[in-house]
Amino acid sequence: MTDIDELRSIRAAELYYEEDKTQDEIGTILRLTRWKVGRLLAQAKANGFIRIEIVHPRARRLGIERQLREATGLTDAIVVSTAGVVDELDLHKRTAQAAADYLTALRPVPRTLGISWGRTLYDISVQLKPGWASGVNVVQINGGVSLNARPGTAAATAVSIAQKGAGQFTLLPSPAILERMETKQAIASDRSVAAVLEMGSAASAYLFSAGQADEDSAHVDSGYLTPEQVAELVRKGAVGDVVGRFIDSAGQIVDPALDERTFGIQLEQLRRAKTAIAVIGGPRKHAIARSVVLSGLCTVLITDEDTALALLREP
Amino acid sequence: MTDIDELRSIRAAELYYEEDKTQDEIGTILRLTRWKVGRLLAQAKANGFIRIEIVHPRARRLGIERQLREATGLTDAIVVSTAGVVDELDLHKRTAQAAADYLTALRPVPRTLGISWGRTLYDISVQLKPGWASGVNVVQINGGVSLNARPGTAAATAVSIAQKGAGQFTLLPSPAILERMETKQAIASDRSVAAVLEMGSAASAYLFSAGQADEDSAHVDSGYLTPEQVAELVRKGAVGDVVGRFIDSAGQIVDPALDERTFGIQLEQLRRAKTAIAVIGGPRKHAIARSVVLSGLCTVLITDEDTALALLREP
DNA sequence: GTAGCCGCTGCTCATATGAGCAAGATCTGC
DNA sequence: GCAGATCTTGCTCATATGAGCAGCGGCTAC
Repeated sequence: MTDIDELRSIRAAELYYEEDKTQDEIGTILRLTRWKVGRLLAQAKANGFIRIEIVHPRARRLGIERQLREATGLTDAIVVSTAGVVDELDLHKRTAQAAADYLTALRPVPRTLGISWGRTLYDISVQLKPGWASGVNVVQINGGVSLNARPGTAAATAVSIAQKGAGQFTLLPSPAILERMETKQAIASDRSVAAVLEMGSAASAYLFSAGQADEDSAHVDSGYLTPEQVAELVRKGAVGDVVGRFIDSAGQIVDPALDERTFGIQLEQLRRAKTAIAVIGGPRKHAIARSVVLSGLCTVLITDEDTALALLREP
Repeated sequence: MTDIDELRSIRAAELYYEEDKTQDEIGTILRLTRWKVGRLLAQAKANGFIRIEIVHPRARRLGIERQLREATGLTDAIVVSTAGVVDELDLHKRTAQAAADYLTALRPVPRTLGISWGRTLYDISVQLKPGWASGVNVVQINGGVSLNARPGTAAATAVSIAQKGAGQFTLLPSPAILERMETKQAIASDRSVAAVLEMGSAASAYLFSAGQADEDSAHVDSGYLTPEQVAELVRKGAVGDVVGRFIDSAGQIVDPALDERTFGIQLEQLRRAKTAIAVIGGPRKHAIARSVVLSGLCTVLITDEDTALALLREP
């Protein structure tokens, strides 16, 4: 496009988008035919001079969603817009809202829903509307008896999701990580506990988040790991954890011994699942989000625009 | 609008603006009639959920220009968009470009153009294209023999504008501020100098900028005033200077004694002018821009979006 | 209960817009 | 300088969209 036409296309765009003039009127003003004006506007769009943003907490980025699906083979991708986000709390709320919306619209409605726990899952449970389902069995898929912070949020999350969905809940009565492998085996061999794990393994859908591997990890807050232990995991390549299990950028368990002491379903269960919804958002979770998606841990990713774009930058 | 319609309007907007679907197609997807979709889109617009920005260095904000004209009675207002501005240099370049464009398109073409000097005027002289006018007499309207920094830019500005406009230039051979009033009167009484001032007073159009009153003032850089003297002017109410003369927020001379020693045309000449184009942009110049506009020093203001909005906030 | 009112819906019709095409303008290589 | 190629222009025609209006449904005030 010539320089003069570029300038004209900007003048035309101003009149069209800002002043709500018709292309014909613009033609009169700029002394051009209305067809020329139409072409200038098309060029302005094609050159990316026209930026249209939907500014709303529930706005999504459908184009990025499509790109994500195509680049990764995900069944579905939900990408919430970051336009107008004020802080990270706002971003988390938007992502949780999107997850709640997705879950509500999910067909077929899952009979049994396996869930992890954490801030993200808790947020989702808050955003869900009563009546989002009619009779859904919610089952925890990883240990979640919190040691330090906010005792009971793991349980509260499951309870809330189940109650709002007019269904039952089944808790996994175990810590996330046991100190000794013998203890873990003892718990696992308990019939009632084994039954819960079995139910979790047979869930018709999974909803889980993931944590980044750093000193702010939920495992540190909950007292399962020390910051030093996390640092050691990072040294071994950990980018974050999924249902309590720390993985590297290829989705491999980084510390098999630790993993043996971690209580919950196996990652392979998620990889085999027909519906595994990962909700992972926020600037610190770009690496773990990539690992989860690329190693096939989820069939559906719900995330924010920035994380999605980071993922697309190198697929 | 109900909550459910608000959400629908966002979904519709995504499909319309991001996915380029027709309202009819969106109707099929969302199970609505195409008329309902049209109404939802109209509501999304009305609620301000749709933000359209023209991202281009030469983009203007016509809506703000109109508001400025209506609020202030200016003959003309040019407001450059700040969308996509990377730094203040970029902003200055955009403003200067807009001024050059305005000058080039100005009708009737001024026979004699009175100009001030400074970074802004220099930038404009650079942006002007050779042949912007055919035979324009450029005359300096305030003293500008720089003492310290970049000697000769004042002269270079006038020369460049005149040469690119295929015309003549007339310099005002005097410092901006004289140390003693006697010196000023002596210079003023010189026939050739008086002739220049007279030509300046009779110019058919004026193009000038304004400086903010702070330690970064061009008067400090040029060595005419010390930072302490400027601080004293600020204490007296100065918000900036126009053609070298410091004024308060009401457009009044703040220090008559200093003003007596300042060389150039009187502010009243600008206020009486039929075409007085002020080019004032940048975050530090909000106060002086307001004073210039409200005290009638210009008939045309060329500025940036942020400055214009600050001006509109309290008219 | 019901008459009157208000707002939403689905329509008709006029207008605005984009696709496609033929003719003219401009460029390129020899 | 000119033949062919390519790009641009102004058009026709099909489609998308917005304005305006009649009818329906739900709500309020007696």
